[in-house]
Amino acid sequence: MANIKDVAKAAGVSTSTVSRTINNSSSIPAETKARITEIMKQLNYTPNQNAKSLTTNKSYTITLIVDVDDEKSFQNPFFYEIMHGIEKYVYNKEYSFIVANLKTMMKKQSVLDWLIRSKRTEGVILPSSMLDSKTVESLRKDKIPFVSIGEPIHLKDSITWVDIDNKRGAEVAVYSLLENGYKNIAYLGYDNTKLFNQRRYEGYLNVLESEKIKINPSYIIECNNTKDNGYNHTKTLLNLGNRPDAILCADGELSFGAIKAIQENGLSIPSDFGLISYDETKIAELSYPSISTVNVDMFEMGTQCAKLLFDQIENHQSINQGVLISASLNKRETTK
Amino acid sequence: MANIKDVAKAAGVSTSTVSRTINNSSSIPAETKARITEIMKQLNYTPNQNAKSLTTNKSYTITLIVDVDDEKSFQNPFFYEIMHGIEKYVYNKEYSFIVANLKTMMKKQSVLDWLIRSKRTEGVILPSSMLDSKTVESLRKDKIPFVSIGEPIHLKDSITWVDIDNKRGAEVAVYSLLENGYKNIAYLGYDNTKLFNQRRYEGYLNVLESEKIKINPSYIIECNNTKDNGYNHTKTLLNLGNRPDAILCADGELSFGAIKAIQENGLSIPSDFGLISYDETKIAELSYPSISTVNVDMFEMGTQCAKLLFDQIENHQSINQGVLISASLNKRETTK
DNA sequence: CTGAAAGCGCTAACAA
DNA sequence: TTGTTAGCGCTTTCAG
Repeated sequence: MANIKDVAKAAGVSTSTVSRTINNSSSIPAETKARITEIMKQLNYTPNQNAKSLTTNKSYTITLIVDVDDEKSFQNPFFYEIMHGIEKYVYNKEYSFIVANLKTMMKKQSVLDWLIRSKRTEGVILPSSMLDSKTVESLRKDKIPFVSIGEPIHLKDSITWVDIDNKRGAEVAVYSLLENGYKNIAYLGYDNTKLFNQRRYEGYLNVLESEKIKINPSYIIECNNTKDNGYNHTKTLLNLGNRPDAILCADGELSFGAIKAIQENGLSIPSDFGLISYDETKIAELSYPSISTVNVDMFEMGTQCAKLLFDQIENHQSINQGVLISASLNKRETTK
Repeated sequence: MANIKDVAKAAGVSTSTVSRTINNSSSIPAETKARITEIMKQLNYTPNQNAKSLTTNKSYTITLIVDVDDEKSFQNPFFYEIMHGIEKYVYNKEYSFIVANLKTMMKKQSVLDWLIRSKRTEGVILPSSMLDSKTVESLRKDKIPFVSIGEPIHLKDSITWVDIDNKRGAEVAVYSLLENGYKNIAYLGYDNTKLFNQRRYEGYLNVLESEKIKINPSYIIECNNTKDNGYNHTKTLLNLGNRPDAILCADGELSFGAIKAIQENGLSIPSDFGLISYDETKIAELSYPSISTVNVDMFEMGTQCAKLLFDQIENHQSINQGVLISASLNKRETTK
């Protein structure tokens, strides 16, 4: 395979000139550049990245850390689309894109540490769930740019993160239900251990308050995200003296159980009862009836993560910030 | 950051000795090795991968190519678990793991080409769907080891691939239905454009033949994988003079429609009617009733891909082979 | 605008 | 068993 010397020789110039051409230095006249570029093409030359990385001390590579609790499944079903958003942005920058699981150990250190110290990565994107203060400190010490997927919680340091605008998403959903004539909206699946869930809950409360609607505590169901919980708690809701006529499901799987319960009670969806959930499109469409959802654009989330990371990598200095991706309502068959 | 010279100096040896220690050369006495290792630890030394890659002309990195048709979703819902299987194996080898989308172009060449020519990758795992003979040829020319995810089709070259044993999976499913007293089993969702689907179909036919069961052509429904198709064609099946009493769904989404149709006909599942599908666990469990499925271990598939790739990387020479991952039945509520 | 030359951190003959 | 030394292919001062 041709190297920079071969190109230099063929072009009758020095390797410096070729190097400057590769890096598009302004000191080389366009004409010379064109000629050298042509020769590179003829020789089928591609710069050796390892050599470049060694001299510049940069890996031109960024890393996505994933969180795998058990061996069989990743935690976040949306992760794939986030990945794709990142991937696209990264390759546009002519960087490459590593994926690693934080739990993996390399020579008794975490992969992350290994990747950084061996100069394999210049920046890291990782879920807020793994950003404890120890990790933040270590990242800071190594001066490695990073971006959190999801607004971090319990973290005193100021960091850069990207999240879905869960609060606004809930607001849009509740407003839409009200506008379509639903009056008594329950919130199914409150879970104060999850920040995204709290934000959705805030949005729900927010709208009721601005619309001067009395908040009915028995409409607010605390449980985690399983279809059985959805089913059982919806049954309870429907047995209430003043039963609700709509539900905002805080998370996806609840909605399958809820729909089942509503149908068993002889209520018809969406005429008697409305439901909005958060979920993946594919799953929402599989249900009968298909589920109206708050749409979360995970591809965009990935793109933003990558963008904020490169802001840090390129500017070397950049202010920490939080970015919220707006969430829109995707109306399907569970709402009027 | 400490480099190999610093370690050598601190240990009072040459860099070669340190290098040999790093690479665990047998010529260094255990004692010396231990001493040097200790010093590396003290200095918090990690070898610079770029330097190593430059000298050895190896990137210690492998690549997974993904197929993204539209920007919003990856094609294969299982891909994530495959990825994880690969990731785990790769880091065990102290390699790192790049992900890239074949559609991405780098300086007017494909990412794959770019990754290879710039020495960023030593091996590639990619879906059979992108393995046209041009790609194979180019991979072969660059002498880059590769493994196909999925048995390739329309390919004259012999290559290494890993796939789910779809045929055997279907056989297990059909046998299980027969053993549980279902007599007339329909095959819903035949699609001859997809090899995995053909294999499932072969398995279905196989069992019927060995059990001397007459094949009823009207039980074999050709359609692609949507819930509406599942619903409509199941309706048709149920209106047949001698209607089936069980369905093998060739693909996941069909089953949601099929179940709906069966229930609407007043048949109860699983006592009157049985159903087995192929699908992701999570989705199968979301359904009412939860769906019995042929279980496909995508994590294992990823592991095998990585293993076969490293066989080639390490042995430099290795025979092409196809590996089938066995598929087992996961009984849920749609079968007795 | 261009070239010579040093060097990034490591490995691997070759020599001892 | 260990050290010396010459690169790997590129970038980047510094000089011209």
